[in-house]
Formats: sequence, structure tokens, C-alpha cells
Amino acid sequence: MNKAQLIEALTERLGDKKAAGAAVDGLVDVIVRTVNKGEKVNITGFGVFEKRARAARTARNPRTGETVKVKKTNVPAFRAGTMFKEVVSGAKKLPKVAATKTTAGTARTTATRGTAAATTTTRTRAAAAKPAAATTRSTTTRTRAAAAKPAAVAATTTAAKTTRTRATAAKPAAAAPKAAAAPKATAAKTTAAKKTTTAAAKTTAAKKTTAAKSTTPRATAKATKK
Amino acid sequence: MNKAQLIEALTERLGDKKAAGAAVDGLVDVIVRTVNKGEKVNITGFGVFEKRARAARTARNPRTGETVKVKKTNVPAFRAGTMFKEVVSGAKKLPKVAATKTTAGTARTTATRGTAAATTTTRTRAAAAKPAAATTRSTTTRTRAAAAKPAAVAATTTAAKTTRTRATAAKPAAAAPKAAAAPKATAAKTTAAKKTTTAAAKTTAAKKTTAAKSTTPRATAKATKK
DNA sequence: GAAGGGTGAACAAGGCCCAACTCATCGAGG
DNA sequence: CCTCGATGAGTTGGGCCTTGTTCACCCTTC
Repeated sequence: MNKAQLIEALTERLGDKKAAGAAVDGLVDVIVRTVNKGEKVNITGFGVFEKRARAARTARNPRTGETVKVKKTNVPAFRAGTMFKEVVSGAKKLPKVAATKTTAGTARTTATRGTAAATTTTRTRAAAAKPAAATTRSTTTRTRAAAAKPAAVAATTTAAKTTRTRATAAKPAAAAPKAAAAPKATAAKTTAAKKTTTAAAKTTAAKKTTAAKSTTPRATAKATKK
Repeated sequence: MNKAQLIEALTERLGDKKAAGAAVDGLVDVIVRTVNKGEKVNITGFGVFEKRARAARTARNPRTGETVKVKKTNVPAFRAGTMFKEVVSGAKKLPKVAATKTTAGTARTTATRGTAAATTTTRTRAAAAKPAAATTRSTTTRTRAAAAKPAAVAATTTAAKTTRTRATAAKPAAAAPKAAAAPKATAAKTTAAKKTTTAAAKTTAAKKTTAAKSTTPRATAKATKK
């Protein structure tokens, strides 16, 4: 489907061809501009456009075989949302027309993940506002963990500059994470630092309820493997 | 940026808020439907939405560590277009407003790759219409090559069913590709079968012009490596 | 209508995505 | 305004996908 065909298809919904063209161009322009600013564009049910930082690396010219240096750059990325993924995978069928108000069909969306949750009763809502200072995790590109350590080990996290460095890098260096995992394990690992200690109390309550139906009962089992 | 904010931003371009909302919803719906049908949505300068087949594999539950079987599924994917990538990488700045007619700015698009090409003079345009029969390459998901062989070896391409099987599977089986590469090499590899022999003449002309400024002067050098 | 730019394809190798699952927060729709 | 539902984060390991480069063709734009 070309852009022309897309506009044509959109014309059937809006009724105006010129408006459809302007809409497509305008929407693309807005998204490009917003992503370029580094801000994410979150369209519920569709997906998220974001700018992703890519670290410098050494690729190779497939024609000659010689290695070439690629300096760090930014690339646009898109992650599909839940509904989009469900539709494409065939798990969910999209409503018939959805022309004007998307009537019906939107109700039963809990087919996949939610199922029998119902844990909303005890939402204590403690530690509400985002700690701001605690979220040292650079917002660039999903640099996993390796940042919210118990402050003492924070100095050793030099590996954070490589873009999405997993916790594995810092794990062997410092013994702190494993020690913290001992008392409660599961969700208490590195996240305890961010959750402001209250995590322990909540996790216990949550685990009690979820244990009845959860499909992954033993979380701490393989944790001792190291 | 939320969907509401996106609609608001789009409203500034279209002038009508209700139309903006309908445009976003409609566009999303059209894209989702089209991708779901297996057809690609190609928006020039922005990117391509497509359905990508994912083969069955054995993943593992990150929490417990136990392996789980994942059966084949389809996922939506998006590849950013040239302009989008250039803008985000910082190579190109987007025009000031682009509100109504995208006046000015669109002219100088040759900043990145084209530079001093001007090779359009000798476009011989031989072997015009797509061979149709030759493009047996299943349209599912980038099943690279492994299909347009010289017909004789075509029977051996049973590996094509595994989704994106590279030509490497068929290469050791038949000696044909390497033999064809002898006279000119470079672009003559496996593509020679599709290009209908005229490729040799064209490549020489093109190489002469590009050699002056091309960053990869010696193309045939490592080709003899095998 | 004409011309030029963008996209697809091929190849290699390393990087990043993905899976199941839970909880908390925010967006969205009624 | 409120409640329901989606998104994000966090985890480990396997493997698909991305990146760079050149050429040809189609589509887009003037």
C-alpha cells in the first residue's frame, strides 16, 4: 500500500480527500518532529515512536569485508502496542467497521493477560510521586538497571555508558545485589532501592494473593544458582 | 506525548479538533487493518509498517529461568524511512513550518548519500518488466534469496520454509553461484540470475563514475577470498 | 509528463529484541 | 469525574534483526 492508497483509504473514513492528505502529512510531520526532540509519541493501542540512541560500534562493509567504524547515532524506533500485536498475531479480531465511534468490541480486551487479577482492592498507593532523584536510569534508551544501586556501589557503575548495559556487568563486581536478595528475594532485588523500602511489605501481601493462581510459583528457586 | 497531545498538535495544522481525532483514529485503524492483511504500508519518507512472521522457538521465562516453547506468530514491525532516519540522526534538519504546502527545504535532499552521483545518464533500463516467475521469493518475511537460482538448482531449495533462510544454505550444495562470479565479481554474485546478464555492462559504467569519490574503491579485492 | 529520490535486496557480524509475569501509574473512555 | 485497561520496568538467554554499501526500479514530486 502506497501513501496515495493510504490517503485514499483514509478518505473513505473522513469523507474529504484533501483533509486526508493533510492529515497524513501533518501526522507524520508531528511524529517526526516530536521524536526528533527526543520525546516519545505514545499512541495507545497502536504503539510508541521513540528516538533510540545507538552506541558507536565497528561494523563491516559486506562487499569488501573490511571493518568500518560506525560512530554513535540516533535512530527512530517503533514498538507496537498491545492491541496492535494482538490483532496481528490473530489473538484478537478488530471490530467490524469502527468508522465513527468504534462501537462495541472494545469491552472484552482482558482475554490475554488480565484474566483473573482482581487485586485492585488493596492498592495502598504508598510512595506515590515518582522519586525523580531515584530515577537516575538515563532516559535515553532502556539502559537496564546498573544505575539504581544502594548508592554505595553506584560509583562502580562505569559500564552505564555503553547503552543498555545489563546488570550482569555490575553483578560480579559488587556483592551487594545478592546480599539484598537473601531476605525476601523475588521483587526485592535491585528494585528495592527505588521502591523506598516499602516494597517488602507490599510484595508479601501481593504474593499471598497471587500464589493461589500464579503460574510461576517458585521464583527464588533458580536465584540461588548465581 | 500522549494521544490527546498528538491530536492537539495535529489540530493546529488541520484547524479542526474533531477532524484531527478522527484522522488519528482512522489512520491507525487503516494501518492496523492493512498490516493485519499481510500487506505492507509504505509511507515515503516516514517508514514502512509490515507484518513479520516469527518462527517457533524456545524462549525462557526470565523469572524462573525455565524454557518455554513459543509457537510461531506474527508481529507488527516498522522500519523507518530515509528521511525519518536522517532527521533523527541529525544529518538533516526538517523545514521550518511545513504547515500547508511544505514550501522550501524539500529541494536539498541530496545532502547525505547522493552527493555527486549524476549517473542517471546511462540508465539503459534493460530487462524492464519484473520476470514474475523469477520472483518466487515468498513474500512472507524477507526470505532472502534461496529462490531465484538458475532453475537447475531450484529443486534443492527446501530450506526456504524456515523463514529468512539465507543463500548460504544453498551455496555449498551447488557450485553454480561461484562460477558465475568469476568474470566480473562484485555485483554479479547471485543476483546475476535475476538481472538477466546485462548487469555486467552496467556495473562497469557505474563503477567508473563512482570510483572517483566512492569510499569503497576496491570491491573485487576480498571477493576472491571465497 | 519527466526526473530524481527512496526503497529493496544482498551479505556478515554483532547488538538488541523477545518471552512470562507481576505491580504501579497513567491514559482513556463512559 | 471515575474506573478500567494499557504501558513500563525488571529478569536471562537465544537468536532474529539491524547496520553499511551499491545498484536497479518504482514512486513521488515538480
